[in-house]
Amino acid sequence: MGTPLSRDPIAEAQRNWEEQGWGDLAAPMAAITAIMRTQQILLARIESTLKPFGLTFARYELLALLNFARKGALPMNKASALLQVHPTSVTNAVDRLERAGLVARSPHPTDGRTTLIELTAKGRTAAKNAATALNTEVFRAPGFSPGDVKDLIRILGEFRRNAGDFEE
Amino acid sequence: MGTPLSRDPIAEAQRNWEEQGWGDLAAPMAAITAIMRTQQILLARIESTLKPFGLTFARYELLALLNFARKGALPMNKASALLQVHPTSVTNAVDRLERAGLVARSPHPTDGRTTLIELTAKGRTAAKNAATALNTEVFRAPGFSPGDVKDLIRILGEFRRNAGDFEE
DNA sequence: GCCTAAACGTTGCATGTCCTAGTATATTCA
DNA sequence: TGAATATACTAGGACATGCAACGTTTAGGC
Repeated sequence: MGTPLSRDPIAEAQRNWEEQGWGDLAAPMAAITAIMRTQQILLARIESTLKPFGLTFARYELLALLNFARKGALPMNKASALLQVHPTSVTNAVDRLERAGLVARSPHPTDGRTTLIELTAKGRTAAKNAATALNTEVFRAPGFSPGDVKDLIRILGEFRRNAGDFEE
Repeated sequence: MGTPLSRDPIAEAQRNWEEQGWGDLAAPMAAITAIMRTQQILLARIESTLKPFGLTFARYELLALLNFARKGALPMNKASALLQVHPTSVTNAVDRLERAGLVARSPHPTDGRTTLIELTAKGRTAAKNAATALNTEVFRAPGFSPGDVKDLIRILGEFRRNAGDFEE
């Protein structure tokens, strides 16, 4: 997206914020901005790894979720809850995965409102291959030291719990 | 988007990964997934704070950048580089901000290729008001302890530098 | 049993992001 | 000087996300 900047734009913004008189809020602002940017970088790496498989991150996440489900099938609303995305996003992903022959929709046996999503054989293979690619190309050299990984899991885990993602 | 889950879905995925035989990659996977989810939560908070101002995060970022620029004006490509987004994203944001009367395009005095984006008086007011709202509603209680904020800034700063965002 | 309220999935709309291609202008170099 | 190359911005398309509204189906209160 461009050549490296000579200085960290987020650190610069933090200094600006402090000069503006928002001293104690400059650090949280910088941390949050850094999270946004880091997500952007990681997403780009993931998408580029998945591209050869004809998958996007959203679709891969759904495949991976189904792959771990005991029966390889889940109701739409369950997938929405576990992936923490809007139901319309799941509808969108399932539409495309179904068109690619990786998942199939089927009616729920007892509840007429819900739709089950099921992995096809082709979908299961794609899920495994994509997972292997992500492991070797992204997670093996994540750009964080093992100690930092541990810190991130703790810090972000607490954040997500406080934000109401889960209880424990 | 739903009620809290009984268990942390990311911790669960990490356990699944370990059972699958990807032991040492499970932690980086969990950390990266947690960053994705944290970004999603923070973005939702920010968007909801900016909504009353008729702004999105992308447009706010551009306003804030212009507000800190010495002359309140920047070339498009400079904005693209500093915000680390694709040039077409800047075009999109400027289109909408211009329609709302918050910024104005003007030709570069010497280089006929480049377009300058300039903050209008209305735009400067909007930038200040939106910044105040973000400070009080998001950054004042970010959901991270001061110590964790410090760790995040360091960890993510190193990551971004290694990823080629900036040199130093 | 019936009728209202709630849940589920889908569609339409708005937004943002990136990619590819195209047009216009600058710069480089033979 | 003139052609080839590089740069800046824009147009159109693919994709993901969320909100609001809708039709269908189920559940609860009377």
